[in-house]
Amino acid sequence: MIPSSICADCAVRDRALCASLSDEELLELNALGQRRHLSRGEALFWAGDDSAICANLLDGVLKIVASTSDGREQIVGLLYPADFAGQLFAAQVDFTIAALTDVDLCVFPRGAFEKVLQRHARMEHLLLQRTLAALGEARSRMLSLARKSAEEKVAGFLIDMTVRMADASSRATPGGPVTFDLPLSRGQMADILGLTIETVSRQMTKLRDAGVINLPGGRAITIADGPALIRRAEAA
Amino acid sequence: MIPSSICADCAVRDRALCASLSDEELLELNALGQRRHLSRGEALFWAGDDSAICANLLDGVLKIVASTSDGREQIVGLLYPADFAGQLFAAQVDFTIAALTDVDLCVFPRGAFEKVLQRHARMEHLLLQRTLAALGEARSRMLSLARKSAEEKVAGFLIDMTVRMADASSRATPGGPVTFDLPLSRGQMADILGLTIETVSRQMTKLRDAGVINLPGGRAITIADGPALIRRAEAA
DNA sequence: CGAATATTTGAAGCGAATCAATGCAAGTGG
DNA sequence: CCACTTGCATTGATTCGCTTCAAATATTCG
Repeated sequence: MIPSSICADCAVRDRALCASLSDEELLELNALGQRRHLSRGEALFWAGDDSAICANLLDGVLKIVASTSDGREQIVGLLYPADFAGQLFAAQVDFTIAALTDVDLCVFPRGAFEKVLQRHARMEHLLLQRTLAALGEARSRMLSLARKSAEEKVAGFLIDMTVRMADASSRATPGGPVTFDLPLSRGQMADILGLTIETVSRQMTKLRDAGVINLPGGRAITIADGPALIRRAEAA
Repeated sequence: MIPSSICADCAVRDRALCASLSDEELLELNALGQRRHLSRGEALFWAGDDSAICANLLDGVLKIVASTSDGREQIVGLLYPADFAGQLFAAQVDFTIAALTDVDLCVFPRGAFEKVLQRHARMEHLLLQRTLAALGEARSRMLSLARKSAEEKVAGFLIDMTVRMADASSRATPGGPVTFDLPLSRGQMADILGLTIETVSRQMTKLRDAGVINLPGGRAITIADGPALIRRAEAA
C-alpha cells in the first residue's frame, strides 16, 4: 500500500466524526481529505466567505469569531482536536475561523462532505449530537457573558481550563494544587469572556493576592485552592 | 375516520419536523403525540429535570432560560410555532422551557421520539439543519450580549421583531412606517438582551424622543424611521 | 372604579472600559 | 554581549454606561 492512506495514521481517527465509519467506508473520505497546516493567527476562512470547505481538526486549537462591522470581536467557540470545523448547508459562512495555535487540519470540500454525510446516517447522527452539545455550550456561555461579573467569568474560565488540562494529562490530583500553562494570552481570554485585557489581568492579580492561584511566570498558573476558585465562579 | 388523527388538522404539519414525513409515516408520530396547553408563565420543564419529553410548538411563544444558582436569569432562545422543544440524547435537561404566551404543544416521550428519528433519516437531517441554525443564532447573540451597547441591543431587537411581524402579517411596506404590538414585556426584553427593565425603557424613550419610533401606548410600537433604527443597531 | 401590574423617570453608585504608563521577557542586530 | 525593538502583562487614574434604589405615572383587569 502506498501512503495514500492519510487516515491510517490519523491521530483522531476514532474520536472525530470519522469514528462513525468503518475502515472501508473511510476510504471515501480518505480520497476527499487534504492535510493542511495553519500557523498561529492564520484564518481557515473569514465570515462572509463562500462556504467552500470544512475540516476535522487534527491538532491545535481553533477559534470561532463573531465580529461587528466596526471591528469589535467575540470568540463564540473554541475547537479542539477531533472537533469539526465549517458551516454545512449554507452558501456563506457566518463566522471567521482562525488558528489560536499552530494547527493541523484534514480539509474537505463542503459539497462532497455533505454527500458523504447523506449516505452515512451514523455519521450524520454523530454530527447532530455534537451540534446539540455545541448549542448547549453556546447557551451556557450566553448566561456567562450577559449575567456574570468579571471575577465569576475569569474564575469559571480557569476551572474550565483546569478540567480540560486534567483530562489531557490526566494527572489527577483532585483538590490538590495543579500547575499548567494557559494555552491562551490575556487578550484571547478577554475575547472569550467578553472583557478587556486589563480587566482579565486585574482579576488574575486579585485571585493571586487572595491566594487562590499562583502565577509563577509566563503563561503558567497553579490552582492553589480549587474549592475557593469554584466558589468565586458562582458567587452572587 | 374517528378524529384520532390529531395531525390532520395540525397548524404546523408542513413546517415542523413532521414536514419531512409522508402522511403514512406520520401515523406513527400521531399515535405518540399528545396535545397539551400551557398558560402564560407555566413551564414545560425545569433545568435539571429528567429529559422525559420533547414537543413541537403549535401556537404561542416559548422561552429557553438559563439561570445561575443565585437566581440571575438569561433567555437564551425563543421558540415559535413549528419549532422543536426539548433536549434529545441527554438524561437531564440543561435549560428551563417556559411559556411567554399561552401555548399549544404536541408532546412526545423523548425516548420514543428518538427512535422515530432513528428510523427516518430525513427527519433527523431536518433536525440537524435546525440545530445548526439555532447554533448560529446563539453565537450571534453571544456577540450582541458581550459587545453591544444597550442602544444597539434594543434597536437590533426591534428590527428582529419588525422582520418577524412583517413575515407573519406580510404587510410589506418596506421602509415605510410599520405598527405592531410587541409580544413581550419590557422585563422579557431585558431578559433577552441582558439588560435591566429600566435600561430597556430608557432606550425606548430615547428612540422615541429621537423620532425613530413611536409608542402610541400599551405594547404598540411604530417604526417611524427604519433606516435610522438600523443605523443605531450597528453604531460603533 | 380601584387594586395590581407594568412602565417611565430620577438620583446615586459601581463595575468595567478606557486612557496612559510602566514592567518584563524574548528575540534581533550591531 | 549589550542596546534596542517588539509583544504581552501589569498597574494606576479617570470616565462612562449600566445597574440599583426609589418614586411617580400608566395600563390592565377584576
